[in-house]
Amino acid sequence: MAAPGTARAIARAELTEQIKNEALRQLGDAGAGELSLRAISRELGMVSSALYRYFASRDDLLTALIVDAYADLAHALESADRTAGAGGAAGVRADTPAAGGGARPAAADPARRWATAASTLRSWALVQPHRFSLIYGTPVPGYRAPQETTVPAERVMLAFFRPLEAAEDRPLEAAEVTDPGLDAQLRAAGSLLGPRVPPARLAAGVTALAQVIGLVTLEIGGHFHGGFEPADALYAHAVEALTASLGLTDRP
Amino acid sequence: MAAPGTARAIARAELTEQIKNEALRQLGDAGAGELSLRAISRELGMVSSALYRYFASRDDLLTALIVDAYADLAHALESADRTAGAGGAAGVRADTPAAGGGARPAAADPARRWATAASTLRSWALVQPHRFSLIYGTPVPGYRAPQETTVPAERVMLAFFRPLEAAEDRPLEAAEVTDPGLDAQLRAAGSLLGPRVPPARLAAGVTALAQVIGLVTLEIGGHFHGGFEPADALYAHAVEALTASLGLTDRP
DNA sequence: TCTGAATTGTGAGCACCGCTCTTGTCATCC
DNA sequence: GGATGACAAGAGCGGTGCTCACAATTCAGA
Repeated sequence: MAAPGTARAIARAELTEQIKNEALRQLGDAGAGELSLRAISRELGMVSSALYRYFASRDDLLTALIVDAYADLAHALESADRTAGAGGAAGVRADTPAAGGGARPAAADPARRWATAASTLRSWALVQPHRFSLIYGTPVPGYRAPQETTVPAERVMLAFFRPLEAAEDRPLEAAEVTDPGLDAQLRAAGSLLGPRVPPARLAAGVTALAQVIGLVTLEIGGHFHGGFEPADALYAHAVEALTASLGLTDRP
Repeated sequence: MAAPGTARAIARAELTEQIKNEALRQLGDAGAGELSLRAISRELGMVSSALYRYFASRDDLLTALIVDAYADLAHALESADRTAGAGGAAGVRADTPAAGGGARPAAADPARRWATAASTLRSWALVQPHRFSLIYGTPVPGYRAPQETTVPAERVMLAFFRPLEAAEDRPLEAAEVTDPGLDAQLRAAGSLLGPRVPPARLAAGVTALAQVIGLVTLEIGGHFHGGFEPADALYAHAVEALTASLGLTDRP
């Protein structure tokens, strides 16, 4: 790798981006199974073997697209949360997402923040379903997600758990966690997702996120076809129920 | 097509089944993208072109596998429900799933039936994740599910909504459906899924099913890796919460 | 500034893929 | 017992991912 700034490095970064863009374009047309390196190179006016200077294999390219998709989704969720936070209850700006303690009543409504995350996820997925499928779709049997994907994947998770931290004091009607194994798993996961969130709310957060992903999966997969299409109302109804079950709403 | 019963027809049915079995085997090894007609024919000791006498194309074979997967899952759910129904509260047999009216207190516990469906779905999916992915995984962009798939798909849905019918009289704490559009969608869907189930419980049923599918999707996709694996306890916790939110438990 | 090394592009080639078409063989039905 | 249709076989087309030897280019250190 040449030092960044040289003409060669710039050209490399540029071409790498072009390759990924063209790959993304083809992915939207035909699905991950049809992604063709030869077609990409053809479109970019280069010989197919040259592409291997940038990505060692087709799987490598796909992995890069997965990492990008995670990062892009995480970015969308984070910036949406920042906007929702700014428009919150008392108009307090929340430019630093990981702000320190206190000032609870001044922070944006946690229910609103969570609902924003949920609707941002759906919007993002509906605009580019192939990228959503890349992340949450059919896994390749032998495929183990490389380390590079876990970090942006956590960013996505966090966007749904940060609002839970802001609701410490609200009562939660969710069932207590009785299974000691699950309790241990939740406490371990909680150290990453939200140390101050009790296990019961953490569990509710995981299942709520699963429901959101399930709904989007079903919608994108066409399983609502002829029944709940468009699914806007169903989704809104579900999100409302979820924020309530998470104990984020102000209603007691 | 020869008349059924002739040696030729029998041989044809036999070979068709062998092809699908071998395809399923390869699918488990490598994923839908790697399914190779040539490899199947090679394994079956025939020339590749001969395979086209049985399936017009690769997509045709995949569609057949999807239909089979739906049917198999539906069958698993239905027979599990029959077993759960037999072992229910008062030991009343429920050989005819679509039994007529009354005898409500004698029927099996609706919560138990729904939980059975949920755990059957997960077990089925974990044993053969490639078939689950075939149904609920990444959709092919241009692909429109053919008519043949809709009927078995409905059977799967029904397995999760029949228990709701058995809970008519139980109170439901789920939020009322306020959106008129959603209400219309629910009433239309209800004519198929359960005419006597009120819209609010129907909506809860759809989102509950989405959560179950989302959880299994995440588990199969390895998204719980390092956090909630094994996910048995998390799943059990979620199912318990869902049966409660569906108003199926006896507790008020 | 010049030169050796690293990087990138080229084109041929291998093994595989889905799918089509022609040819010859066989079971089935009138 | 033929005519007919289903069937297997094989060659072949255009496509794929990927490798390799080679030429061109760019960079970095003496």
